[in-house]
Amino acid sequence: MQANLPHLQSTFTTDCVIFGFHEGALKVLLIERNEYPFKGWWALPGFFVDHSETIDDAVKRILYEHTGLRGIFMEQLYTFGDLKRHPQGRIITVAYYALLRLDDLKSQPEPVTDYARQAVWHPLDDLPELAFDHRHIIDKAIQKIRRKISYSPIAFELLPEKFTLTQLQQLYEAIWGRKLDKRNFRKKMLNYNILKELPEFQRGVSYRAARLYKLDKRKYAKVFQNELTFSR
Amino acid sequence: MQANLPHLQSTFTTDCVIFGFHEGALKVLLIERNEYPFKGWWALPGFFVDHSETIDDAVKRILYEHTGLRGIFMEQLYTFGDLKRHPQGRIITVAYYALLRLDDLKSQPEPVTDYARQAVWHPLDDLPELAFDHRHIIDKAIQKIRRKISYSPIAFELLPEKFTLTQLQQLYEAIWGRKLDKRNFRKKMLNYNILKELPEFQRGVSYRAARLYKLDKRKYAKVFQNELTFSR
DNA sequence: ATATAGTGTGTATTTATTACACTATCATAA
DNA sequence: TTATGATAGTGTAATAAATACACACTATAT
Repeated sequence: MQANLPHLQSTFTTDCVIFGFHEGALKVLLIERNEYPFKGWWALPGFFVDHSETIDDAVKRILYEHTGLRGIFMEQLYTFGDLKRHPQGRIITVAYYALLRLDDLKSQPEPVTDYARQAVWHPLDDLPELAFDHRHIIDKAIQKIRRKISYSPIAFELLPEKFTLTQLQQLYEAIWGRKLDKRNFRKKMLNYNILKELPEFQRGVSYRAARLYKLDKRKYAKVFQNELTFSR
Repeated sequence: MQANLPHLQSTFTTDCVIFGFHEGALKVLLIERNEYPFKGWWALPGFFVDHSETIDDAVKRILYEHTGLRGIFMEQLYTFGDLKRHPQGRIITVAYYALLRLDDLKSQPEPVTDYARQAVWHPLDDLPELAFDHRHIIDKAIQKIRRKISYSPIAFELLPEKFTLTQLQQLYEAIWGRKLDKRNFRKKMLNYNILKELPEFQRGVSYRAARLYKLDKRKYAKVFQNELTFSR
């Protein structure tokens, strides 16, 4: 059975849920598979893990192949091992998620690997049908970041280096799927004292210029112990 | 290389950190290995996962072999895949943790498998040197339950069905490694309204009888959304 | 009878969360 | 030039939660 597997280097794979945030919406990078099984289906980028590399390295490789970027924030999510998740037998997958600054990507081309016909950003609330159990994996990834943004500063991984408080709030709103109160959000965020006010402003299309902030990395770590919560 | 592996059914293993709570101390169940590699060393119970079983099933099997119990609370922890974690090559392990009511075990014998010479409860603050990266796995498991007891009622999995508030508090203190204020602890715990006061009391060795409580399972689920925190 | 070990209880203070509405600025269209 | 619309930015009062803190009671053992 294993002899049928393409690129047989291992009996397990890794898949990565790559999140991006653009224009107020959370998005996931999906590939159109160019190999069996599920040829032509949309799927998470992922592949068999080589015997000579760690799982982390395999994920970094996948991220680089699909974004041309290195040093992206990523974290292990869960290992899925259902008997029927893969048509070729019980092949487990170690799933990761990654958070990407979409603006970093603008100038970059989107490299395509030999096993993917194309890679496309899909808004989270409008996903196509997916190969394997990948829909399930994405759901688990969302649950994870929903919790995690309340006790660690991972949200900033999705924003450009300089961002407005409105952008930050929209990101929290997108991930939690509910509106927050602007004044309470700002009060709390600024109270954490991890943001540095910049002397710069950002102007939108037809509205007032907005103050830019950036994360103060010296104070970054402290937040890891706090829980951020917002009721509205 | 694979031909050297005992019980070759797969190229990955699962290991389980089994926690118990007894006499105010957190304990972990360790086995003394009776097979190479690390023969004679202390290690987490774990084994190769069969091609025909899910990872969850493999862990349940391990739990049953070592405790004689079924239906134990368990959850996946993390998948470890360092290149050097296993002397026989890059063999990944999907680690789980389980929470056990030690009093359930009293009448039960402790079954011993063919690959373990003995299984012994070790207090967490006094562990022997361990095989593979098992010390690292245990550390990660502790971090996990430290966080998790503050937003989900998993702590009750470590207590007998009927318990006193003092026992509950001692458990939180053992997991967090710090003392809590008795009055504040009780106030908060009872406010969550998930405990049912029983008409029974428990008497200790030389002290006043203490009120027994049990978890009210109807209200159990609500707590999953709350965060429990205690400063002292 | 006395010492010991553990149970159970209340209040005041501080801090965090929540609810809520208007003005200023800029860009655009009339 | 003026009006309109979209967005930025700001404060306070009410409520809820977290915190700090000490003593009296009971059962048992000596």
